[in-house]
Amino acid sequence: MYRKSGEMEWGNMTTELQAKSSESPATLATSVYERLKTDILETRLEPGRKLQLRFLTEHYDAGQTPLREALNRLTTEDLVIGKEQRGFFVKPVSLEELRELTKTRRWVEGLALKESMANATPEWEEALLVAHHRLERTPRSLDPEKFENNPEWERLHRIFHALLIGNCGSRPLIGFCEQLADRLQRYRALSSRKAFRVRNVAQEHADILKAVLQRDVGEAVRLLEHHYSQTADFILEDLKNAAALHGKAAAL
Amino acid sequence: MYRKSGEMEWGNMTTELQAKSSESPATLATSVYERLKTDILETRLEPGRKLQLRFLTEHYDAGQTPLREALNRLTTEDLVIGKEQRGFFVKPVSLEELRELTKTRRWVEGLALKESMANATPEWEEALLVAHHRLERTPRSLDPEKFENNPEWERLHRIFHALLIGNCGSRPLIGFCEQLADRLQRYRALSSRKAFRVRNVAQEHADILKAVLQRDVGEAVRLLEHHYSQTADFILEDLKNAAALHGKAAAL
DNA sequence: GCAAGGCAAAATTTATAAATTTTTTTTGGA
DNA sequence: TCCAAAAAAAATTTATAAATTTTGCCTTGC
Repeated sequence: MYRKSGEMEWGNMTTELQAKSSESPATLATSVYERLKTDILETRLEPGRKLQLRFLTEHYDAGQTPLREALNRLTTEDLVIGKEQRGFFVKPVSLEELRELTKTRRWVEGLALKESMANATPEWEEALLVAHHRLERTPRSLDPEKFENNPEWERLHRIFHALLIGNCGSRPLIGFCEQLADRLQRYRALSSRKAFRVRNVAQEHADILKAVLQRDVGEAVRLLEHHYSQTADFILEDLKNAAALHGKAAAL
Repeated sequence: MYRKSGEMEWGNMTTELQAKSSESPATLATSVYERLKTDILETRLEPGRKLQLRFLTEHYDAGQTPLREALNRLTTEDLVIGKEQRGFFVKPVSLEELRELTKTRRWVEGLALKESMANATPEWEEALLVAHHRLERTPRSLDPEKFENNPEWERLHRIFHALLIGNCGSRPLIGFCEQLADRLQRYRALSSRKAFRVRNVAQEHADILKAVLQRDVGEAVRLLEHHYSQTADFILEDLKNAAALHGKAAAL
């Protein structure tokens, strides 16, 4: 992995994630990599779109070399598809991939949560409690009337989930879970019914926390897996509708 | 992921792996990537070594851009460490990482094997049988007297293990397992007692196959996990000895 | 006299610009 | 309408330039 100059060691999750966003990267390639990645994850660069260097150099204000490096990194993460001699494309989405990613996430995060709980320490449990508290008191939508995505909620949501599995004792596994989270984030962004109003996500989080603090491994894992299934089901429903409305059935 | 022009779809594993090696890649960057990767995995480029562009351009006969792209891909796979503004290094090894990778591989491949068996089909079981047969009749060492690594055995060994988990129905999970296998291969290459003469690896493979064909999930998973533990224990022992002999204790 | 700090030169990494190769599109003819 | 050749566009690679880090030497202070 790339290491920026002053990056800190494995420690306080909150601090680490906060630092990442504020810290200005040392090289253009890394800066472009991060901007490209968020643009892809938030589907400002829509799935399947061709990423022409000409367009990218203008839009990201960088030369070909740093862009090429960024694209090559994203290629290994399967967010960008590089076809030899014919350029780069944003990885297309598909119902099939959504199902596969969700299934995998359930398996792997279930495993990771089980191990996290096996290694439970007071510090970890307290960090989880705090993360949940912060998430709980942050509004899901910026506008109480109609849904408007709140980036702060998204950030805290991710931290909470990362913390759940972050005590499992395997950095490779944590990295894999992060990658799955990235790849799934695109589908959430795509879903128009982003608020999930009919569903009480907050309650699900609270239930998971409760089971973890009660050291009930079976229940915690069951709830977490159910949480991901629910999310995927709502998105699946949404995407199918969207596809039907816009006649994009073939694309999915 | 990168896709070469005529790459085939998910299908016959043996054919796929064979094709990969024979097919000439379309771009220099990909060619360099593959050569660099094997040189790192077989520790011809030793852990911790600085990868200077000057050296690399001469040794791999390519310009800076394709090399830089290759290094950036390897960086995402955690086989190369890129320090901003100060170059690239082969990822160092450590007993700690070996333990972490092994632990993770046991968890994840155990999971994947369970799912593979849940999806068992006659075709899959027959492919497994054939892969094991081929592995069994290939000598571990090219020289019957003293150990000399047989690349064909290595290839067939990898195919057998890949096939075990290859029916799990999750391409992301399979990819993650491949990455773990890559990162562990370096440790096996480093171990001087490569032959594992005191241990009957062939018998372990046969036992795993038997349990799989008998549809005994618990036993198969147990044997596979044990197999990886054994391997790691031998390598750990070896590396500790090597470290003690050469006074490299600090490096590990 | 020796160590610490700082300045300047050298080496190295990073980025831009230009050249080359490959693919795609267009055009003209059968 | 289909095929082939030429032109255009785009991707890949090399070459050149800029920025950063490292190294060595010199000065300064103890």
